[in-house]
Amino acid sequence: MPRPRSRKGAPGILEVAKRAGVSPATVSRYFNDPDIVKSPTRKRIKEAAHDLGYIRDRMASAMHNHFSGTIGLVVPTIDNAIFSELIQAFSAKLREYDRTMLIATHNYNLQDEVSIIRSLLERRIDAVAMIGLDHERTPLEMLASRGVPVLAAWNYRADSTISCIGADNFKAGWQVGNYLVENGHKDIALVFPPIDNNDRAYDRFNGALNALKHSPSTLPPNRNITSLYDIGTAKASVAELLSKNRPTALICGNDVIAQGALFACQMLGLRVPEDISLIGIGDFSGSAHMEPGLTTLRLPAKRIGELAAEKLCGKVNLNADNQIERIEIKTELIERGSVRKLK
Amino acid sequence: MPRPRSRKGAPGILEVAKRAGVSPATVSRYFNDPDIVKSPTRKRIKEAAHDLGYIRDRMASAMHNHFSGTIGLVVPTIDNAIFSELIQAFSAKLREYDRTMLIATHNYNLQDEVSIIRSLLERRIDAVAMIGLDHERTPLEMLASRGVPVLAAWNYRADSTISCIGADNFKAGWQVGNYLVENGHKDIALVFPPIDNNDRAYDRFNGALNALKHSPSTLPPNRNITSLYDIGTAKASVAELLSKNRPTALICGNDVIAQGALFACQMLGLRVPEDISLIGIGDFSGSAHMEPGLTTLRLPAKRIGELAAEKLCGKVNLNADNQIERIEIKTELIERGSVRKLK
DNA sequence: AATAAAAATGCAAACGTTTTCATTTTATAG
DNA sequence: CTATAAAATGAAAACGTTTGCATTTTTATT
Repeated sequence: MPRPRSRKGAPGILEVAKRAGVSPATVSRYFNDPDIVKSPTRKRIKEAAHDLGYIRDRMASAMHNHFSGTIGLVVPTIDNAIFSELIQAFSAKLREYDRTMLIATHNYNLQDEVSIIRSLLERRIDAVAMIGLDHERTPLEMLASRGVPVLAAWNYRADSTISCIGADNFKAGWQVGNYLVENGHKDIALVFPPIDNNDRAYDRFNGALNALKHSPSTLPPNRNITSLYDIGTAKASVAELLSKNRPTALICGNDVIAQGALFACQMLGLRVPEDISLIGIGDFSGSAHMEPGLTTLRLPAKRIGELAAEKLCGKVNLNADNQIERIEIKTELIERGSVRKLK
Repeated sequence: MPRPRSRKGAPGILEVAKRAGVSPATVSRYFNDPDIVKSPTRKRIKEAAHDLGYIRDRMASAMHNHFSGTIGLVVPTIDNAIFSELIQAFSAKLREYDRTMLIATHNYNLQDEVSIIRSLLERRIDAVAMIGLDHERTPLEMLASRGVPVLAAWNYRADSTISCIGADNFKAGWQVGNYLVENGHKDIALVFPPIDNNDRAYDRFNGALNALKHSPSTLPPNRNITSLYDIGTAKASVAELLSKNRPTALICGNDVIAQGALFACQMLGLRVPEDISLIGIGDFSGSAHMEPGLTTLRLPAKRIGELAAEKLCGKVNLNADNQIERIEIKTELIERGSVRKLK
């Protein structure tokens, strides 16, 4: 196994220094804080670096100051409208701060988080954002012991044990449930993903139940449908339910499920909202433009992503102030055409 | 500006060595190639590392062998079903190789690529995959001069100047166009995004034109519709076209556009495929489950992402063999319910 | 059992920066 | 114009690993 040395003598700080006729120290200073080097020197270094095509080595510099300029993001999955808007916003905001994003997914497999966090830590991330509030103890401890700031994005809880920024998902569930109740719906089914490994879904589910004045035990099994966050399975589960018997409305765990539900209705020849009402959570791209437009609860994913990035970039330089910060992002119920007003 | 030292004496290789009663060199060897250290020693090191909660510092090690274990991915945008499947697959496969993904987006702004590539290079990525074949010269040169393998994913061209893996988008466009022609359609409109900064769309567009025996000049303006890759604008553009006059079929630049088109039809009360036929490209998640199911050309995004990751992980260890490798991924026309057979 | 060859380990010099401390240059004041 | 303070620069020691070379231990061979 011959060890290849790929870097064909790419110029380093020393070459730049030599060409500019200054010491390496000065070149380093120029890149980290240009103002402390005199204007003419600055210019010479700038030219030398440009001529040589110099690119700094953040890894070498990270050895000293322990900042890599890289921020981690851990999401259940990228391949899902749910998070892609957040990821995009997070990434774009990071770039404004001259940081880059190291991203990893665990497919709703929380145990994977320890190997993921280890892997990110090996790359010396400056901070990390994770989706949701439920996490294993180990990865959290690994991060804490190294003083790496953590932020839970997406879900908000007033009693969270780590900093968080997101919407109150219990409230969110309650809001959509209540909206249906207020509009006169009495026979309502819930279509949710498995809620054990998913604090967001768990909170929403319980919020909705609360608005319907139900408890898990009083909810009839045929009003409690399970579906993955996936249009196909949602369509299938909902079609199965509706072909048997029909509630007046469906609360969908998120918009993906709601979209699947809408297609199920179309497939069965049911009119929305005349024959059945549908409400989602999330307001993903596309929901607005379906026919009928999907009534849903807007979770400002972009805002959450941007704010998370900003917070994290800020925290990195703060001295490990272990204060927990919680930011609740407001949701907004968007009335479109998929819910019928019964009164 | 007080400089914080976040790393509260996290244990290094030296601490592990001391605790295991061996030299640092041996510990290093243990982590890089466990087999060359004797079994009992191996065990002692393993325990010591575990007890101390040691996490290797890839940055320090990257200073020697110049491999960071990080692979770059440059995409136009994450927030789009188009690429999220590819990104997900790429990322998952990378994790199998114990690599992580540094991802950056440029929003179809090719000029941004130079600052993106610089940023990735500063983090010493081992290799990089970029969407599409069109790129500025500068970033390509920066990569080449540092011997960083590049791979263009998504689009395939037999004459590409860099390695590529993807579908032949000209063929793809031709296939959907030809399918419509073979089914007796004569009055066909094209709905595509701007094709100047987007080689995939450019190729598809020209392929479709070719199948229709049209040239850009013989295609009537009202059969050449522009729309972004966005359900809302697609719906609007298509609705505008259809409210005036009606071709028998629409070729959509990708499935997102096709989805928007379907909603436009539903909004206008047009039946698909009875009143108008729709065909997409991509087969994104969801397309299969719409009503009617979208007839489209399947581009195996997952396969492309996985293969790209594998190729790149492989290449990293290869000596800069500057051979261009091109892999064409086969597409597949999926007949669902959105195209009417006129003959 | 002695020797040669192979395997395992240790020592110390890298890797490309940053940073402390010391030194030189420049600006400010008397 | 000197004395002093401030600003700019340089020299060299870090940072946490890896690796070539030297040394010790083990294994295989006779």
